[in-house]
Amino acid sequence: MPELPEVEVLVRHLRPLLKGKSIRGLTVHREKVIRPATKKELERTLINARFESVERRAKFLVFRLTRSSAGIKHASKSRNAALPAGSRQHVVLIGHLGMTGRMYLQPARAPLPRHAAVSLDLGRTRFVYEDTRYFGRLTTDTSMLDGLGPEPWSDEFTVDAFAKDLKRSSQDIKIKLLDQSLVAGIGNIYASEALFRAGISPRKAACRLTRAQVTRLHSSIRAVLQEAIDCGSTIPLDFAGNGKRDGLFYYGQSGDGSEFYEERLLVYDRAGEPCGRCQTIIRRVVQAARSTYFCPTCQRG
DNA sequence: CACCATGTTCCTTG
DNA sequence: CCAAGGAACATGGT
Repeated sequence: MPELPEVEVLVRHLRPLLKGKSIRGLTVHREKVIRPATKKELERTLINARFESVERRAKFLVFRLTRSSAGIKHASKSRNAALPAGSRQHVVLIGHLGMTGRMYLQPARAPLPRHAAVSLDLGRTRFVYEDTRYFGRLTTDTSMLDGLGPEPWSDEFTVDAFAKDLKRSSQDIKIKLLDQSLVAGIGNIYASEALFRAGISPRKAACRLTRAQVTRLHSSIRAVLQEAIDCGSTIPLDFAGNGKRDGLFYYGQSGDGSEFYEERLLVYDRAGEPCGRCQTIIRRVVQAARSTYFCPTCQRG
């Protein structure tokens, strides 16, 4: 379940569950998801580390942990009292869900999912990162955060900066929205949704948007992402189960998400259906090898 | 069998 | 050095 809103909702879900818990052991079921780190490295830095916070950066999950920096001197039974207060070293763990990743807690003795990639032993519970396609990551390497553009709501994401970046590219605007160095967090679903909301054709060259269009797009991005977060915060979600999904959120079996599906995404995956605003049939086109959905009437220019 | 899928990175080519 | 296009990654659903 990727894209910024899903990650944000997941982070809010995991935060209270993980805070204060310590990692007793870990199993790497798929080495590729921890690269360029190694098993040994993860074991060395994560075992006995305790979760302090869980944050989001773009589509990444940022787990901050600390571990007692017990020196060689405090060998055996020396408890915390023997260590200088606050002498804990900080550890950062970065997660990314790729296309099909999920993260959740399950009872320690429950069976692992078929595509478990990494699991952390937290004592009574187990933290599981599973990923059918293994495109995601869970590693101590933080280099993936390099080069990310501003968060959509940060002060650095201004209409001016955005307009300036768009001016430098002749690529279609839809494609530029997926460029994480312009503004971080938009994915294929919300790129279409934001453009529909702004009334801009996904095939318009980025450098040819008018100032008014850039302004509208700027606020549409924020609105679309915020509404998705709000929606995910409202619906009862099924992080670990096999509920229905609407392209990102998993609905529980009993909890009916069907009604949300009706309203949630206005154009994405709706080719052939009438536009909710003008009844024109929604179209699907391919850009940079990815599907784009839009209303040819509501989105011109 | 064919095509599609929420993402990122790497490798060309200009 | 940069922009842009395309393949690659890996598995499953329809």
